[in-house]
Amino acid sequence: MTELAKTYNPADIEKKWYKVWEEGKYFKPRAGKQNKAYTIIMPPPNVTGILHMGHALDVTTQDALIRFKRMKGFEALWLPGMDHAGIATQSVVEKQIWKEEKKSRDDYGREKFLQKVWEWKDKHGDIIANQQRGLGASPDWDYFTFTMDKEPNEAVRKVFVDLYNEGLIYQSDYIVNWDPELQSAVSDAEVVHKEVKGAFYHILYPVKDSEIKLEIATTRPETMLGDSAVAVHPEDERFKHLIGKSVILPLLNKEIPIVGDEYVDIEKGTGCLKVTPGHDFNDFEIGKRHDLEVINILNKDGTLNNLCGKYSGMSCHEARPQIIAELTALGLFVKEIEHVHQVGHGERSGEIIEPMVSKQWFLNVQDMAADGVDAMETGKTRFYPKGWENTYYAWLREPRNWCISRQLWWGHQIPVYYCDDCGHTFASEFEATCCDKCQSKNFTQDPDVLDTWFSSGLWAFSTLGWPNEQRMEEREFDKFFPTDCLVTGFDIIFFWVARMMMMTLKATKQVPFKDIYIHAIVNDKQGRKMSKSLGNGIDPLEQIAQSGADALRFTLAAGSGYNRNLNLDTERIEGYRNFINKVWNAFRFVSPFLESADADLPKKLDHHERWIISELNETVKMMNESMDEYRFDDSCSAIYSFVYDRFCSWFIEVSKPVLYGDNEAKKKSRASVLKYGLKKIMALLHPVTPFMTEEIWGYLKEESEDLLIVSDYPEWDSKLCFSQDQKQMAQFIEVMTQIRNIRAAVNMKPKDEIEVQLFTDDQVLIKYYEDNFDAFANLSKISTVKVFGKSEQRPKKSGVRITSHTEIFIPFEGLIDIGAQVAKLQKDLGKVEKELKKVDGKLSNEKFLSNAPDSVIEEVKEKAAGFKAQMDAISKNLAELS
RNA sequence: GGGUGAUUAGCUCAGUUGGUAGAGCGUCGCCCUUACAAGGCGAAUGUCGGGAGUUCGAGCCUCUCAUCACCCACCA
Repeated sequence: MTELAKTYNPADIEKKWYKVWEEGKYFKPRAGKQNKAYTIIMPPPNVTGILHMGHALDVTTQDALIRFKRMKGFEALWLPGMDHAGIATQSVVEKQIWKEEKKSRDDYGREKFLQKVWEWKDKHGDIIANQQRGLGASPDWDYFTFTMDKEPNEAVRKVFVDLYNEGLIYQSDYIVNWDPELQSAVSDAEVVHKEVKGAFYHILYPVKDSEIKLEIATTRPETMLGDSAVAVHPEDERFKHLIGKSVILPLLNKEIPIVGDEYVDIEKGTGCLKVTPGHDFNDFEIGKRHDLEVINILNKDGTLNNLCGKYSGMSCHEARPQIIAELTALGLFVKEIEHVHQVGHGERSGEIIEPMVSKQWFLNVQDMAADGVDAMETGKTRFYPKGWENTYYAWLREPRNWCISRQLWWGHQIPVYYCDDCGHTFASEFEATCCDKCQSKNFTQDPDVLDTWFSSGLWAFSTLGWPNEQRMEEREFDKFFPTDCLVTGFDIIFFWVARMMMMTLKATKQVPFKDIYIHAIVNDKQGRKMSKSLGNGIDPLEQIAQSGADALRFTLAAGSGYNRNLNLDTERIEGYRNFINKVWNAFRFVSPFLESADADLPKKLDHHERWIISELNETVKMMNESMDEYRFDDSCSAIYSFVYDRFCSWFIEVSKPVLYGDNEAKKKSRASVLKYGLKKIMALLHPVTPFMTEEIWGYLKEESEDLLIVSDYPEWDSKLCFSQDQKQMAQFIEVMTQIRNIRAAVNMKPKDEIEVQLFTDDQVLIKYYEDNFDAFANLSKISTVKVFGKSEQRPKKSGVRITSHTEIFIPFEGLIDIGAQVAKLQKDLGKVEKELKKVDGKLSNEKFLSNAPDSVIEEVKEKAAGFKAQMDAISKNLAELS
C-alpha cells in the first residue's frame, strides 16, 4: 500500500472520482432492489448565471437525495438542465454588441440578433454545468435539457395552442408594467418596490364656467398630460355638487369631466384625484367604470410622446421641472411637499417601471389555480416544511391572470399568426405554412415571446419528452413522471412552483411532483443577503479550492433542515473540513490492519465490538429516517457525533491495546469490526461527502464490490441491537470521564501513573470493571484499578467523584489539596440537591400523582431514587474528607 | 396596511405528541500520548425576548406587548 497522506487532500481526489463516475455512466438510472423509480428534476439555472451559494445549496441537497435513493436501490434519475432566461440573456448580448460594435439589436435585425445570442449561449452555456460538476453533482447528463431546445419548444407550442383553443389565452389592451429599458412588459412579480425620495406637487385645476379651482396632489405631475378626468368621492360634501361638471386641464387647455368614484379616499390628499387611465393601475380601473379615454403619453423608451406638445421627446425626469415652472407662471402651482414613497423598479433592468397600456397576451388562470389548490389540499403534493403551503395558497386562492407576453426576441415566440389577406388570427402547434382559413401564404407571426416562466412551468414533463410519443418512450416518461421531489427556495414558490403545478395539472392531469422540499436561503454569517454591493458573498468555487467540495457540502447540508435562513460562516466550513480530515485519519489508523481483516463481521463479538455495532445500528436508523424527511441537519449531526464521540474517541482508543497486542484471533476480529464500521461510515456519509468516501471505499472494498456510489445504503438491523453493552459502555465512559476530570483538576501530567479505586455494590458492574482493566489502563495511564463494595474503607487523601452508580477515588501519595476536593464535592452536591428538590416537589404534589401518566410518575420516582443515592454518597464522603 | 416566520450559551442554530435545556464554532486550562495540532483531554457559560393565562408540570399551547426578518398590497 502506498503511503497515505497525513491530511486529506481534496483537489486531486475530487477530479479523479468525478471523471470515473461520469465516464463510467454511474449517474444513469439503473434498476435496483426497490424496483421503483425516483426522480428529481433540477431547477434549471439561468444560462447567464454563475454558481453562487444558493445554487451550491440547491445542488448539495438534491445530490445528497439522489445519491441516497440511488444507494437505497431506487432507479434514480436526476434530470439536469438550463434556462434560457429571456430578459437576462438578451440584455447581456445587447450590452456586448453595444460595447464591441456600437450596434443595437435593431441594427442586427431579429434573425441575426438571435444568431448572436445562440453563439453566446454556445460559448458560455457550459460554465454553470461544469461548476455543478465541481460540487460533485450526479445528474444524468444525457438528459440535459435547455429550455430553448427543440423539444421543450414543442411542448410550449402544444400547451399554448391547447390553452388558446380553449379560450384561456386572450389578447387584451391592458395596463401593464412597462420597462422602458427593456422596452417590454414585465409581470407584477418582476417589479420590485424601492423607497424613493419624491414630493407631492399640489396643482390647481380650474373648474369650467366657475371661479372654483380644484387642488390636486400628485407625485407625478407630468402624467397630467394624460389625464382624462378628475375624480371625487360621491359622498364628499365639499365636492359632490361638482360631479358632472368639467375642469380645464392646464397646459393642454382640454376639457375633462369630474366624476364621482368610491375609490377616492376623502381623507387622503386633497380629496380630489386626477385620473390617468393610461398610466396608473387604479386609474385604469376608474377609467373603465366611467368609460374614460385612455391616453398613452409615453413612447416605448419612456419618453413623452407627440401628444405632449412641447414636452414631447423629453424624459419624465426632464419634463417635470419645466411643467412645474409653466404651472407656476400660470398661477396654478400651489406647493411642493417632500415625500418618500415606493416606486416600482424592474427587477432585471433596475429602471423605473412605467404603468402603460398596451396589447398583451394573458392566460386566464382562475380554474387552473383552483386545481392547484385542490391538489395540495388533497395531499397529492406536500410541502416540506409544511408551513410553506400557506405561501402557495396565498397566491393561488386569489389568482390574477398572467401576462405571458414579453416584447423580447430571445424566447419562445408566440405561435399565433395573422393572415395578411383575410385577417384571420390563428394559433398553430407547428410552424405555420399557410393561413388555416384562406390558405394564403401571406401571414405574419406575433413578434412577442413568452414569459420565461411559461416554459419553466412545463419543465417537469417537457424534459421527459412530452408531447412527442417516441421521445417520451426514449426518456421513459411513464417510469419517471410524476417526479418525486422538487427542491427549491421559497422565493420562487409563486414564480415557479405554483405555475408548474397549474400547467402540469392542466396538460397531464397529474401533479408534477409528490414532495416539495423548500430549503433555506443562504445569507452571510450575520444574516444579511449575500450581495455584490456588500461584498459579503462567498464564492463556492473559491471555497471548494480552499476546503474541498465535501466540506462545503457537509456544511450546507448540516445547515439544512426546516429552517428558512442559512447563515453561512466560513469558520463552520473549516470546522467540517476538519471533520473530513478526521474521517480520513480514522481510516489511516485502520489501514495497516486491513489485510488481516475479514470481509464479514466475526461470528463471535466481544463487548466493545457489540457496543460499537449497536451504536452504529442506531445511527443508521437515524440517518435513514432523517434523510427521508429532508432533515439533513439531523443526518449530519448523527453521523458527526457517531464518528467523533463513539468511533474515534472510544472504539479506536479501546482497540489500540487489542491491535498492538499479540492475541492474533482478537486482532483479526477487531480489525474486521473496524473495517466493517468504516465501510458503513463511508456509505452513510456518501450522499453528503461523496468524494472522500469514494476514495476511502476504494481501499476498503472487496474485489467483487462496485464503487460506493452504487453500493447499498446501510439499513437498520434488529439483530444488531445490544442494549446491555450500550448501557455498560455508557457507564464505563462516565467513570472514565470522571477519572480524567480528576486528573485535569489536580494538574496531573498525562505521563504520571495513578491507581484508581472504584466503589459500588452493583455486582454486574463489579464484574464488568474487572473484565475491562485493560481498557482503563490504556485510556489514562492507570497502573491498577481496584474494585470494592461500598462497605469498604475509602482512601484518605484522594481525588473523588461520585456518580449515581459508582464512587471513584484516586489516592494521591504526595500533597493534595483536600479543600479543593471538598469544594468540588460540595458543588456537585448542590447540583444534585437542586434536582432532587425538583423531583421531590413533584412527588409530594398530589395533583401530579393523580394527573400525570403512570409512566411519567415511574420515571420521576426512578430519578428521585438515583439523586437520593448520589446525594447520600456525596454527603457521606464529604463528612469523611473534612 | 395585510400576511408569514423568528427571538434559546459570546456567535450560528437544533429542540420530535408539554415531563431534569442541546450541538457546532468560539473562549479558558493542560498536553506535540506513535491515526489526526486540520489533533487529544478537561472546564466554564442560559430568568429559553417581556408580561399574563391554561396545566400537576410550559422553551413547546393561548393571549398580549416589544424587536427583527421576509413576502404581498398600497400610499392622490
